[in-house]
This record gives sequence, C-alpha cells and structure tokens, in this order.
Amino acid sequence: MTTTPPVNELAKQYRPEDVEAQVAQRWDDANAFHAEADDKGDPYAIVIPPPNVTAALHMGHALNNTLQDILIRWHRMLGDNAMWMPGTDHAGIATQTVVDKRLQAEGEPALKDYKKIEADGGGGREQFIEKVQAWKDEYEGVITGQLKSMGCSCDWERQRFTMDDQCAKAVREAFFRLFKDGLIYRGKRLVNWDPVTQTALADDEVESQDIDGHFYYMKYPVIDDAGKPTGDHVTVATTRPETMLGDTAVAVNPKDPARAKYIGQRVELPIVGRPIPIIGDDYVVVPDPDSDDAKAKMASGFLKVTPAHDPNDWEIGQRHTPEPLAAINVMAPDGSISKDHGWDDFDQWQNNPTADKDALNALLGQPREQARKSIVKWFEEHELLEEIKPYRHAVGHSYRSHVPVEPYLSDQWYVKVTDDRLRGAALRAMVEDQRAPSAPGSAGGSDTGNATDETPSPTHPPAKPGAYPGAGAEGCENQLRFYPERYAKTFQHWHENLRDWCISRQLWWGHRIPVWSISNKRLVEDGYLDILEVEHPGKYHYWSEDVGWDESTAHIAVGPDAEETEKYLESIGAKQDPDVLDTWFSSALWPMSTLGWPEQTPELETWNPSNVLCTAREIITLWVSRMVMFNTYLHGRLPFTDVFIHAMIQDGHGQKMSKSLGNGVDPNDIIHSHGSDAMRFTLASMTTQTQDVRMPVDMVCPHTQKTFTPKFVITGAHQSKVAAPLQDSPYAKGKQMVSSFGLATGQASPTDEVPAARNSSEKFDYGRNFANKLWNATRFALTKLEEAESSADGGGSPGLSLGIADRWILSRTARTIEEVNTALKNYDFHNYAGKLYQFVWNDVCDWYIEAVKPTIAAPGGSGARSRQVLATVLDVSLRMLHPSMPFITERLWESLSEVAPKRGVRGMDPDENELLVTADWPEADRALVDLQAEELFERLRTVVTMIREVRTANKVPPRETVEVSVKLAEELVGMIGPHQGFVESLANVKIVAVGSDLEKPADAAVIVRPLVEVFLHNQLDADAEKTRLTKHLADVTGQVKNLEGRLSNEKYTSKAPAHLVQESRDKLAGMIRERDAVKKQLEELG
RNA sequence: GGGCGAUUAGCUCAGUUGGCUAGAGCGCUUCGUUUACACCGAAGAAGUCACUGGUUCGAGUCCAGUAUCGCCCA
Repeated sequence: MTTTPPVNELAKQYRPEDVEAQVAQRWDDANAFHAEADDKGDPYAIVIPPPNVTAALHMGHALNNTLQDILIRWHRMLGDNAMWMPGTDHAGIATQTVVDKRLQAEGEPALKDYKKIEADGGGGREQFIEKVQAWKDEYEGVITGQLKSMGCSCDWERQRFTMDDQCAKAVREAFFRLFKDGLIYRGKRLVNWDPVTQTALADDEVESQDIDGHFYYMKYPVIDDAGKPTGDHVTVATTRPETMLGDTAVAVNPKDPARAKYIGQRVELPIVGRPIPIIGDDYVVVPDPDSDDAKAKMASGFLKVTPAHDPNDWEIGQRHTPEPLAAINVMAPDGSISKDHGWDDFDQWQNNPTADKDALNALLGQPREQARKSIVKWFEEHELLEEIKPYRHAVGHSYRSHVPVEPYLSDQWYVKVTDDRLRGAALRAMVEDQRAPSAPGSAGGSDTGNATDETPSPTHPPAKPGAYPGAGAEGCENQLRFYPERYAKTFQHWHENLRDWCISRQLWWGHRIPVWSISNKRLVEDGYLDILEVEHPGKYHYWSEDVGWDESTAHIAVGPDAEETEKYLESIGAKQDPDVLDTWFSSALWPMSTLGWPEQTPELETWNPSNVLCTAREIITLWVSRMVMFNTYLHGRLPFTDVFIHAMIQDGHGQKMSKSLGNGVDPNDIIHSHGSDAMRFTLASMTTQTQDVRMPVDMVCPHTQKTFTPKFVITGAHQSKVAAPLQDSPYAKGKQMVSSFGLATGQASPTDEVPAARNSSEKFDYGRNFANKLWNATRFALTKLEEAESSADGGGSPGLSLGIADRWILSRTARTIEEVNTALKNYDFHNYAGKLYQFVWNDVCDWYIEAVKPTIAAPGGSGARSRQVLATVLDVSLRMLHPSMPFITERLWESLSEVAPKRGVRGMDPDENELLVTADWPEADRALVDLQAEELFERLRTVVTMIREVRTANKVPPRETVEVSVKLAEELVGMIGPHQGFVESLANVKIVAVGSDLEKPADAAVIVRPLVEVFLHNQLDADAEKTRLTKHLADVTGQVKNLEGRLSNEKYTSKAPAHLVQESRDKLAGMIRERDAVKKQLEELG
C-alpha cells in the first residue's frame, strides 16, 4: 500500500521523480490497465505498432505511444472496455544485422563464423540465433521499461512478441491457408538482393538514392553467320559494365531509323566470346542529343540486355519471341563475379578461341565494384571503350545495409497480393468518400485489371474466387478511414500499383518457412504421398513445379500443430526450406495473432477489428496494407477501422529521427530532465495535422548536469548533421563525454572518465512549466479548501447566487469540455492540449483564482460557493488532462478527493479510493454555458486590463493602491457596481467614482476604449501622456478611416452579408467615440 | 519523372466554410518576490503571411505559375 502525504507536504515545485513511480505502483496494484473481453462497455482497442527489438525507443516512438495512450485512457474514462495490446517485433533483417555488427565490433565470432560452423554441421544457426535471442531479451526489457516510464497504460498481461508461440502459430496457420488457397507460390524471379546481408528484399525495403555515376559506351563487334567479325560494331551504353558478362542480347528500338537495320544480326560479346543476337524492343530509348530527357541525351540506341541483372532487361527477355532470352547470372550471393550460380555456358566459352580466357578467370571472385573497373580497363586496352560520361542517377539501396541492391535471379516464395481476394479487398475496405474514382475496387467489382497478369504463377492451380471460407471478406467494405484523409490516396495508389510480395528471406532470425521439399519422383513412386494422404489428412498441402513431374520438386506446406507430419516428412528425407519469412508477414497478422487467432477467442471476437491504428506515414505500405489484406482475408474483418497518421519527429536540423541515423533521443532522457507528463503533454501539443515536428536537441553535461548545444559533424551517405561522438564539456575544463550518436553507432564507448551524456530539449519546458502551474494551482486550492473545511457548507446546488466569476468559469468549463471532446474525436491532439493549456492557465489560474482569492477563504456564503466551484473546476481539469498527463493528475486528484470528497456542483463525486485512471470522463453540461456571464466578465476584464496598462504607462509601482474613476457609456453604468471589489482587487485600485458624465480630474492620466474611460488620479505626467494619447489617436484614426473606406464602398455594403456590414457599422461607431474621447483628452492637455 | 506536404514574429508552431488592425509558447525590453507557482505575475516591442499573377466587395486562407525545403512512389 502506498501512503499519501498530507497536502501541506506537497512540494512547492512539481517534482516528477517523487510522484511517477508511486503513481505507477498504484495503477499496478489496482491492475488498472487490464481488460477482459466480457467487461462492460463498448469494446475499444488499440494494437501497438510493435517496436523493433533492434534498439531502445526514441522520441518518434514516444510520440506514437503518447498519442495511443491518450486515446486509450480517454476511452477507458468514457466507460469503454478499453484494451491496449502491447508487444514487440522481431524485425528479422534489422535485428540480425545489428547483432552481427555488434558481434563484429566486439571481436566475437559473428554471422560469417556461425555460417561456417553451420556448413560444417556444427549447429551454427542455432548458436547464432541464441545470440540474437539474448539481444532481443535485453531490448524487449529496455523497450517495455521505457513504455512503462512513459506511463503507457498497456494491458501488460497480454504483452506479445512476433515470434512467440502464439504468434508463431498464427504465422503457420496463415501461411498454410494462403498456400492452400493458391495465394502463396514459389517463383524464379529477379529479386532485390542485398549482397551484404545476402537476402532478398521486398520492393519497399529498397530506398533509392541519387548517385554520381557514369555512362560507359562500349563497343561490341558485329559478326557474320560464320562468327567472323564484319569489322562493324555497335556501341552499347550502360551504367553497369560489370553485368556485360551476363548479356544475352543487344536490343534496338525497331522505330529507330538509323539502327533498326541491325536487328537480326549478331555481335560477339567481348571477353566472354558469346555470340548474342541483336533484337528489337520498344523499350530501348532512341538517342536524341537535344532532348530534355537525360536518358535520351545519353543513350546510344543500343541496349545491352542482361536479364539476370536488370529488371527491365528481364522484362525484355520475357517478351522475346519465339522463346524468352536466357538469363545468365554471373554473380555469387555476395555480389562477386562467379561462374557457379547460373553461368552455365562459362566453360563452353572459356575454351572458345575468341574468349579472353585469362581475363575471364581473373574476373572470377572479384567484387562487383572491382569487376567494373577491370572490365572497363579491359575495354580500354582493347580499344573498345568509346567514351565515359558522368551521369547522376537513382540507384536502389538496401534499407538495412545501405549498399546498392543487386537485381538477382533466384527462387523465392511470393504472396499473390495482386489477387483480388487481397488487393481488391483492401481497396474495397476504404470508405467511399476517401476513395478516388480510379480505384479498381471502387465499383465494388472484382476486376483488378491487368496487374494480376503481370505476375503470373503459371504452374499454380488457378485460384477460385470465393471458394474458401473468409475469402470474400464481406462486411469489410467502406469502413477503413484515414486521418488526415490525404493518406487514403497513398494507400489506394500503393494497391493499384502493387506487385506480388516476395516473402522469403535468406536469414536465420525469423519464422522458418513451413515448407518441406523433396523430389517429386521419390514422393510419388515410393508411395509417400499416399501415406501422407491416409495418415496425415488435412495437415499438409502439396504443390509441385510444373516442369515434368519426374524432374520437379514437391513442396509440402505443413500447418500448425502437426509435429507428427513434420517428423514424417523429415523421415522420408524431405528438407525444410532454410529461409525465413519476411518480418512483415508476422506483423501483418499482429492485430489478430495477439488476440489469439486462429483460435476463435473471446478477445478476438471483442477487439477485432480494433478501433484505430496510430502510426507514421512511412509504414502505410509496409504494414497497414498487409494487415488489411490478411485480416480481411483470413478473418473476414478489418484489423482496424481508423488509421491515424501522425507527424514525424525531426532533429534540430530537419532530419528524421531514426535509429539507423543515430540521432534518436531516448525518452528516458527527457523524462529525466522534464518528467514524463511534461514530455507527453508537449508531444501532444506539437501534434498537428500537417507539420512534422522539429526538435532541437541539447546535451546534458554529465560532469555538471548543465545543458548545452553540442558540436555537430557531417557524416554518412546522406551528409547528415549529427552530434560528434565525443564532446568537450563547455563547463568542466578538459572533461569529455560520449554523445548518443557516438553510443548508438558504437563510434565511442563511455567510460568512467568519459561518460555518456543524456540529451534534453528546451521544447519540453512548455509541458514542465504547465505541469508546475497545475501543481501549484491545485496546491493553492487544497490549502483553501482545507482551511475552510470546517466552515464549508458542502453540498447543495449553488444555483443563482453564484458570483460572476463562478458563473463565468463554469461556463468556460462546460465549453472547454465540448472543445476537448471534439478535438479528441478528430485526433486533433494539438487542440486537445492547447485548449486545456489555455483553460487551466489563462482562465482558471490568471483570472478565476485571482478573482476569488480575497473571498474564497471566508466561511460560508460566496466563499463556500467559490470553494465548491474551484473544486469542481479543478476536478474536471484533472480528468480532462489525465490522458496526456497521467501521473501528476492522478496524484493531485488523490489529494483533491481527500480534502474535498464532495465536488458538489455536477454530482461527479468520486468513490472512495477511486483512481483517476478509471474515473468518469466529465460530461459537458450545456446548462452551465452562460453567455451573459461571459460577456459581463469580458467587460470587467477589459476594465482591469485598461487600469493595469495606464498604471504601467505611468510607472505606478504595483504595490501602490491608487484612486481611479471610471467613465462608462450610459448603458454600462450599472455594470461595475456589484463587481467593484473584483476590479479593485485585480487592478489594485480604489474606485472613487463611476458614472457616464464624469469629468477627468485635472491631475489624472487617462485611458480610453470605445465604451469606457478610466481616470488614474494624481498621476499626470503631461508629456508622457501626450505622447501616449497621440499614438493612440493615430491608431484609432487609422482604423476609423479603414472602416469608413469599407462602408463607403457600395459593392461591399451591397454584396457582403448583412450581419458583417452591421458589425462594421457598430464598430465604426465605437471607434469614432473612442477617437473623439482621445481627441478631447489631448485637447485638454493643451 | 509522378504524388503529398511545407514556407506566417529572432526560434518552434497555430490560424476551421475567404470576413474586425494575423495569434500562442519560447526568446527579447521594462517593472514586480502582496503566502499557489520566478518552472511566477504585470505591461510592452516585434510579422511585406516565400514570390508573381488571378478570382472576389474582401485573400495568410481559393486558383494558376515560380522558387526553396521535406517525405513517399517510380
């Protein structure tokens, strides 16, 4: 049990470190974040975008999770059955790479070594996975700790990991069903190959970067039918000379008048000696030196065709008739030149007299970069190099290893996402009003156009639409909505241009592909297939490539919970595919797998679809799309109905905050310097619909705890600006520290003398100051409520006898509740935070508390009523602020409940020991909206402000109480009377006269507004007064002219809405009054 | 090359369907520690709303173009 310190022990400043752990413990004790499927209330669920276990979270995650927590806490308070599912992602390639790099840096055996051990049968794969597993355990712990420090109210009992048993089962089931339904197939294709991590990548794992490269113009000799050089040659232009070893044709555009004649002739491929045809293809760019198009400018008209190493060449090869061009792969998986991965005619040409045998052999084993140089040199030496021109062009790079991706021919597994059951369903899921008319799915039909045919799986049994349960995904149409809605376009466009999804990865860290392969011939002739059919019905699905059954390989997918089947397959010599699934395959199942799918659990029934996916825009293609396709196909429901895309956090230089760049800031650093609530509230208030958030980052010197701006350096391929790994302390002479960049990249390691430095950012002062304000306002209220406890009359409806300030603040409260509700409904976090900031600081603190200060402690009467109002207003404020500032509000609410268990006004008294986290959300009571009170209060406030202004202008010391008289327009004369004390106390004056016909005393300073003049007695500094009034007169005169001009414009008076014209007239009248009054005062001054 | 977004005070950003003399926080200037808060209070200075045209009685807001920056997709 925790004990609550008495109110008078609340610190003068809010100290988050004293509060956060204690409050977290109370939530934990109450199991406040846990929900059961059959709890009361409408289901409300959010599934966390599972952070990668590659590294600790940074501010981007802090933002993402703060927003989710705001939503889930809000709905919990609304009485919904709110559940936030937490977990982490194994992040296949990313984690494997990080661990490998770390092992290398530490001089430990790394992936390369384990691969050797594995090859020698020593279990290297298992050993390496253990290393990754240890990393995962460590970072999963770090991440969970960070989320808890942030106050994330996840249902921690339910925490999952994309590779745990439950998720693994979902992966097996999904793979099995998709395989069975013809939506997973194996194909030999060009894939995006990462030669460093040595795995295939999906299209969207490739980032394009502009590279300063070259165009090489290389001559290929034309040969006659006998293979003899004719003396003619063609010049091919390429950016990648090294791939010429795999050329199987030269292409010319048949419409190219100068070159079409070459079609049908042959050239001999230099070095290799391979004769290859010159073919016609429309794809080839016709050279045009005058063109604006860089390609036409650079083109030679002859295109070397290398189907195994270029996607466009692959297409040309496939188009070629009568049969496709051969695809000759000349590289090993590491990107070096190799004859062992598909260069089948190597030996044939090696012994050909026209080949350069020595050069060929020398090329073997050379990395692709070096091979490029060697080949260019060879062409130069043989006078076949015509020219080299510089050329800047986009090159695909691996998003993990950052090296250029190699188009690489290999066998991979694909999900047929272009099938209407997946792609079409995703498009039809979009709400109609966000769907652009061009969408294939917009008509609700099943025709997805030709795109499906571009990625044929010719050997696969044709898919039968609707033949499988769940395949229709009926009931998912028109329900998926994007906030802000422009992102719907991104989603739609992605699906309309989708290609099949390569899901196999040549990695070790991930879900192993559940397919066993064996020679088809053996399987059938030895009767194994029959045994499978009889003894393992429904546990497997069989498919074989269509290349003649006796030569082909049988692929047998096995579903979940079928260990006997797996054992049997192993026993007959079938081998499980060594590859693992793309990490996004398991992520795509996340909203289902975390709730127990494929089991039909109550959780799945209750919380799928979840209500909102909260994420950054970069992930719409990688993740959102695939969740929608899988959830609709496999479970017949959407994974979520709303997608909220929030801003990205950038550093002070406008660079995206990211783990790979190493410019991330640990939320714990900010929590350390500013507190969790301050961080959260600031992040929420920075979240607008369009603008990414720029966050200049400071460092905290660990030697002095003082904050400073670090030294930056330019680094990396993107020329990024980052904090130098080592920093000198600007405060402690000769002392150094390691920056978070140094730490993240391993470029510097902290020691006792040179410790790691935390980051901080002044941005969060905003939230910290606000938290402190809230803390002290409550502290003030608590002391007043406590003092008055004995005399307070407690209950009863305050009704009509409320003072003007009470009526005003209650009205403002009711309206703020409405504004806050609207903001939250629209995922408008900026306004949610902003309206509350304004309400608490400007309305409650600056005016309400100041207004009631003199009377609130008085026993009975207006004091008691104000105490009640203040308790109510604070109570409501704390409730509304709770989702964004959970710790401080929980703590303050506890004290408030103790001191003022009865709030009185709206009957929202908390139960005993109730926690704010599960308390009710306040209801906006329209009856409290009091426009008259607001208008009157506004007028009184104007008078106070006027007096303060004229006081300051005349340098009246703030403590000095001076006499004033107030001249009002006739209709307002009665206004001040009942509220004289209010004005006097807030402006520190004594009002000696109020009336409509007052004359200014001779020695008074004056301030004028349209309906009000205030005379400040005994304060006349004639010169200063003259200057001030002259400036005022100029201002007012300008405005009068402006308004007169507008109103004398006939077009304005006739065309503008009547109420606006009337407003202008009223305003003009007021301004004229003000001008004349100022003029009169000036004249009197002489 | 296509798409999306941005450009408003020294800095970071708001600004709803076009409508009073464009706002906030920080920073800056002046004053102030009367028991909620100096992480505070009061008053103040500060903007050619990127640029050029157009529509309109009226444009920061709508349209067209230009420039610069960022992101996504090829």
